[in-house]
Amino acid sequence: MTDPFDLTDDDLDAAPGDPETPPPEPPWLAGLNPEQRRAVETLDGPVLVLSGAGTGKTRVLTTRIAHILHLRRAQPWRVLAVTFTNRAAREMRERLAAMIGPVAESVWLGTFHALSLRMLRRHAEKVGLRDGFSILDADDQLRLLKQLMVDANMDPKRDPPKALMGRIQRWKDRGLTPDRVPDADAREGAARRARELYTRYQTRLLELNACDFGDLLLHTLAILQAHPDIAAEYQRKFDYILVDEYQDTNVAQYLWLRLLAAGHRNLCCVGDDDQSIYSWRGAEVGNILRFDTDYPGAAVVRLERNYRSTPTILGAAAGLIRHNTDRLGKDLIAAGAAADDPDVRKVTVRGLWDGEAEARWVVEEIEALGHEMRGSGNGTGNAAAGTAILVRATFQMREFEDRLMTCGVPYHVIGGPRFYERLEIRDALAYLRLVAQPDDDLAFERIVNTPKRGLGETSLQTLQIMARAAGIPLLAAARDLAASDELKPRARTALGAFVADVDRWRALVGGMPPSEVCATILEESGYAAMWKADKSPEAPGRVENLEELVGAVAEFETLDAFLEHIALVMETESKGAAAGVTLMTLHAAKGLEFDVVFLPGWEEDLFPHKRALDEGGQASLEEERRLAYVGLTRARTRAFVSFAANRRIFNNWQASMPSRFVDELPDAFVDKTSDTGLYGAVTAGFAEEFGGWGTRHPRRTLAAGSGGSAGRVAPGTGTWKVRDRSGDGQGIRVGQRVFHQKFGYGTVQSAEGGKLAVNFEKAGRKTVVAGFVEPA
DNA sequence: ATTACAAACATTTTT
DNA sequence: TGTTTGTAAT
Repeated sequence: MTDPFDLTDDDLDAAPGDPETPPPEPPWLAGLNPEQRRAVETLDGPVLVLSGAGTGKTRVLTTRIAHILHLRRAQPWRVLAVTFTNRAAREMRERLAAMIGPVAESVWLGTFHALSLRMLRRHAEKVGLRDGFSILDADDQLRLLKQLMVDANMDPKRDPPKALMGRIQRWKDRGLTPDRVPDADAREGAARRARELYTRYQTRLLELNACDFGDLLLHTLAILQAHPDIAAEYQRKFDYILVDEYQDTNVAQYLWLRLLAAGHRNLCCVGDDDQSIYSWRGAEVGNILRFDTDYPGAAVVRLERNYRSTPTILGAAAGLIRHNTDRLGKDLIAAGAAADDPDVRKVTVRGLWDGEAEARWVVEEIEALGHEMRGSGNGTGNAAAGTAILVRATFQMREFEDRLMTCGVPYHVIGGPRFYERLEIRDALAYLRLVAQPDDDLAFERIVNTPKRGLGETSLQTLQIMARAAGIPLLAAARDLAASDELKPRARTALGAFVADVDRWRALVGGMPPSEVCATILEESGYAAMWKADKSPEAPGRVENLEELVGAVAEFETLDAFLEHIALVMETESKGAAAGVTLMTLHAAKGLEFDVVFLPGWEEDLFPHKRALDEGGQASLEEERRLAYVGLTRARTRAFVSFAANRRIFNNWQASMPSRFVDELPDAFVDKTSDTGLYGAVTAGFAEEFGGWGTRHPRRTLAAGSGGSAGRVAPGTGTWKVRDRSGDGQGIRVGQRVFHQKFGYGTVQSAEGGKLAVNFEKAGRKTVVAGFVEPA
């Protein structure tokens, strides 16, 4: 297979094809609506396509590329199309190939990271990396950082490595090398220490001839900035640049694009500010918000015709997202069913007693819909699945899994630990890496004593000191050490044998297919045997995974090719469509669509998540709201929102209030009182039995018009029935004995913001909403 | 060097 | 509640 990214044999300065005879209008333009057509046909200069959910974003991107090529405005290899995920890149390439055939292979199409890596491989020496540098994954990064912390005598209690790593990554997201981190960002103690550590970290990476994900962009950026000749070369190479999911770009990516587009400014960015949900990973919504300031004269195209969802779903979503202030402002128009279509159902909103009841209800609804549940992929990559349950946090998944399993409803979970992140796979990969790259110290450390070879702390310490003193890789040091008599005989023999093994395996590379090399290593190292002998319940699965790994290696010609691939693509290609209900986080659902979507857990403190609010305030609230918006707009025909009054989190019960987002859904599009009357009955039951929702969020007041008359269902408005407990459990004092329906009798320990901490006699200490208890 | 137990902690995670 | 992480004991 030819490498579509290989620059080396391209003619960087090839002239664009001559536009002699414009071919007849191709069929693909005909199917576009006027806005899409404008987005496709506005070829020159900067273009921003604001593409709302379900408005045909990918279609516009692929058609635009096809159009450019069709008009001979550029050769395929002079078009650069950037995505965030491998999935998006794959989908785009497939759809492009369907339009224009195999020539689609030549387009420079890939993720920011994959494309950066191609450039970086060519110019690695400019940033101090040598040929064949390796790419660390999250696990390696953290282990490296921890080592550096130990060296620097830092206390992991005071500075959690993960937090420090996070800071470093955020700096990298902003395109900041250690020397460029502003003092203002490193004033406070932890930040100052993080910056120092950042410097050491980068130094150590170069020593290891390695870089992390962030570096792929950062180094490339540094090269383009420091070497105008190289920058100019790429600026001339690409005639047209297209970017997907522009709202998710971070500063480094923004600068990367700006540099590459600096010449002709033929930059087309597609995105939706309302779907920006990754700011916590460094994404800057600001990039899309100020596109036309950055690129004066930019054409802005709004795609607002939604081909996915019903008018009610869109209406509900629009009502919600209207509460955000920092928006470019788009309104989705349903292109499908009319608003008065009797088949169009409102969004169902349902309150339930607890998480378990919620799960039960959701699965009942799924069964009642009797929906023909198809898998999550339909071949074209445009995911069209049956039903999905979208949760805010992964811990919510369990309850649904339990219930689905009990009811025998087929389901699958998306997300969770990925194949290449599993322990046994990472270990196996470390073997392969060490064989392919003798100076990969991190790989060496990982597996010297896995399986156990009797090489402990002390032996390895000796080895580390020796390697560092001599400035050589650990494997080389191990070879020397095994030949000396510094170690105890037992350790020396073990180390010698290990080095000999690695040498022997390396000799195999090239002589036999990489999958056989892999299998041999796993056998001879005793690693496979280690898991086969393991009696723990997960061991058989691990053995299977190892076999699967050997199968995955078989897809590649060389070991290096395989290792390079997995460094960038941390997932195995999904094999066929998984059946049944899809269970995943809201974040994972972006870009997908389903006939029916369930959105459970719409409760204050869970969604919007308390921690997000604590950390990021108003901006985070808006991001949470966008997440809710993304969730709703995944649905084609039906959406179900639910919340529970009580939720067990980490073994203790938390009383919870409906999310403010529930109130923000416009009544006109929402069924808070279902037509069977069930919903109303349950609410009434709640009110009756448990004192109603009692207190709303302390910082919120009831919807206008019902504030003074809580306790009454305003006719036709669907307002929640609320019983006024004369304000936030007034009259309940600390030390008072109270009664709670679920927990029984207890004593109030503290009261704050309408919530009480109560020490229950049977149930222990819980936090409950004041409205749920009564004086005993 | 390895095992065992307790203590801490638990949003989201495209590459 | 389940997992992961660190320490203590063998």
